[in-house]
Amino acid sequence: MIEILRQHIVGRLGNDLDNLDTVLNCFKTVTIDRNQFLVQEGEVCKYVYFIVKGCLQVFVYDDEMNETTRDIVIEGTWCSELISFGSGKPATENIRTVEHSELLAIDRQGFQKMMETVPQFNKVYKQILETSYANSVYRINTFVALSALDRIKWLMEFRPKLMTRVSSKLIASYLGINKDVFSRLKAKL
Amino acid sequence: MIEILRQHIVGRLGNDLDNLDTVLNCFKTVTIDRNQFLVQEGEVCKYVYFIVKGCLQVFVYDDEMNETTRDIVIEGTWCSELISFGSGKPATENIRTVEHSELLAIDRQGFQKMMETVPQFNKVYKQILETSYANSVYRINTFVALSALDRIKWLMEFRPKLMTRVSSKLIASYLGINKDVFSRLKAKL
DNA sequence: ATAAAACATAGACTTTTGTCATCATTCAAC
DNA sequence: GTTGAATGATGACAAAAGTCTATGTTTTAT
Repeated sequence: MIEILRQHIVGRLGNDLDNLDTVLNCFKTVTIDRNQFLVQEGEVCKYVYFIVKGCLQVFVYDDEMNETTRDIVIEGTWCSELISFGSGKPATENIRTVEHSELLAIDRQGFQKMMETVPQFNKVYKQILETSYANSVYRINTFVALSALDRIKWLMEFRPKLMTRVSSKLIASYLGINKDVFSRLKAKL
Repeated sequence: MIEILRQHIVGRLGNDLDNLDTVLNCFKTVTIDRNQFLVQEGEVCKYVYFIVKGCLQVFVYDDEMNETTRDIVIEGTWCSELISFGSGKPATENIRTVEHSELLAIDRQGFQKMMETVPQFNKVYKQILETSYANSVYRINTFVALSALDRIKWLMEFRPKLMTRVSSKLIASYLGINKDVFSRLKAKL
């Protein structure tokens, strides 16, 4: 399982990393069922997760307990409530498994150690943060002005796997449209 | 003008900063008319701006040249196309003055120097990035599921000054709703 | 294997949002 | 200050999105 992460890191930072194994030992394996919370609003997010296998939903509740999904994340990527993880303040979002998942988790202490051990890792937090920020900006700029139909077309173009992998309900909450509307419009494509 | 920035910095990083004046000298004063572009999509964003006075619009164009505004920023805050500034890659957003504005601009070189000169400034870029990210996350979570009316109520609660300060057209593009709809709904409140 | 729960689709209907045309008003450039 | 352009409000209508109900299907837990 750690091998997947090794490949991910080597693919990004190159093959000439000293102490990579030391770093990889900072991660602990998490095997977890579907529909389990990894982070809950109001609690501090203690880990950054690397998804080896599975799928996570990052979302908030509105006052009627409807879910709005900010992101759906699958294997091969990082996931965390970064602001909470970095600051130690309570999280403002929830993270839950959508499927049975296999994760690698690193806590703050391990993260620190990682940055001290492998110099190149100094940039990892910054990189994750920058990527997350860029994604958010993109999502705002893309979605705010799009119609429901165009949002669905966007999904099919840029995240086609999600269409078949996760429930319509989840996708609808990600796209910010009603699930019935999603079902109707999808049929017309 | 520099005094405003000095107060902003002292208010955040404390009063015991060595070499603060050296740092402040890295900024250059920019006085600029309304409707002038500071950053254009496709060009590299070379500066981070501190807004001493005035108002900036951060936005993108869709394929019909309609504007979608991601942020409206006023005096006392930082503004830049951070991803481009940090990476040197072309900007994906435009930044334009909404009013005649007075800005303090620092380029990458100055930014580097700033970080070397005043140790605490090492965290400034990270702080700006984290704040920007948090704002984006908040905006996604807040807006995606809100109706046009609720978006207007949100604006009146959290950014009331904008309502009287900038044009309805601009606000509507920020809220992601049609300007006529904005006008109608506003009248009903 | 089975029962219960969750999910997906569809139709009828309501509400919200968008579009367009018009007119009065405000604002900015000269 | 005057004038032309941009802005803002409003009514009539069209289109899009949301709600609710019903029904059949798929999943999940046991």
